[in-house]
Amino acid sequence: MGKSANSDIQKGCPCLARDVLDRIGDRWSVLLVCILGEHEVLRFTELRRKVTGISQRMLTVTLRDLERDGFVQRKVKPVIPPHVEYRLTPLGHALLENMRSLVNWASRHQDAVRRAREAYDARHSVEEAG
Amino acid sequence: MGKSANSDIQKGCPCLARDVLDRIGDRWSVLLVCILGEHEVLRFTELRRKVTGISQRMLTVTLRDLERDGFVQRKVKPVIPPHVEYRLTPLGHALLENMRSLVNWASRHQDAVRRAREAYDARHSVEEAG
DNA sequence: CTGGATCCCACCAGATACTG
DNA sequence: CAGTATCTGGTGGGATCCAG
Repeated sequence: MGKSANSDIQKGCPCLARDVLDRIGDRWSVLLVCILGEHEVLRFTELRRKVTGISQRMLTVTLRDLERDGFVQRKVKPVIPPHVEYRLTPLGHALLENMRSLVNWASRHQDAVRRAREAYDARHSVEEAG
Repeated sequence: MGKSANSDIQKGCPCLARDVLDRIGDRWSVLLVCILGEHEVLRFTELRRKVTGISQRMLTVTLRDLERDGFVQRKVKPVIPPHVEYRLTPLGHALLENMRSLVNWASRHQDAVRRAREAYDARHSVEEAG
């Protein structure tokens, strides 16, 4: 199941724990965890409305992945019409905390990155024109 | 240039700074930053040897992205044969520090994730068989 | 030695249609 | 309401060949 070719690649870092890092690199996972962190409990359609732009499929898939990894708890109430609740697990909250500090750091530095890019692009459009 | 549809998506988190998060989600970027963090300065072929499994193309591309974002400095010595040095910038070192703490956290919790997955898979192979 | 340029495939996100 | 099933276009990334 999946791509588990991470065992021999980690020569540089002690352990990369791709399982977890992939979630953090995934746009929808980050969004969902953030939003679930703000609301304690949400239903499928509520999530769909809050995460602007996500497709129904990606919501399902991402939610399932997060559940599988133990970050999100999915509770089904067997009624008609169906009623399903999603909330963060304790592990999910821990992830959120860590994500937050990272996201904060990232946004504090995104200006530097933006400037670096402009400089780079400028440099390279010069050599292109020259 | 590129995909900049991140402006309206950040309703949940104050700011997602995808520019930076994408690097952390990218396997090769993480590896390169880690390795460059250990060696101060490395040449193209040295990097290629150290990052087991990377293709020549991905090394070039990833290096270029890291340079463009201001995390890596590329210094060319105009000699024959070409001699190119790569090293982390101060911003790159900052990224490394932050990445490290995240990677450490991730690896401390990857067992929990692994167990969650096994539990999930067990649950779902049951319903499948039942 | 350090890449640039191409070809090409495998995989994934997005849209659509259908179901309990 | 909360999904599943299916099709498809775009793209990330490996392999390969070429060049300064």
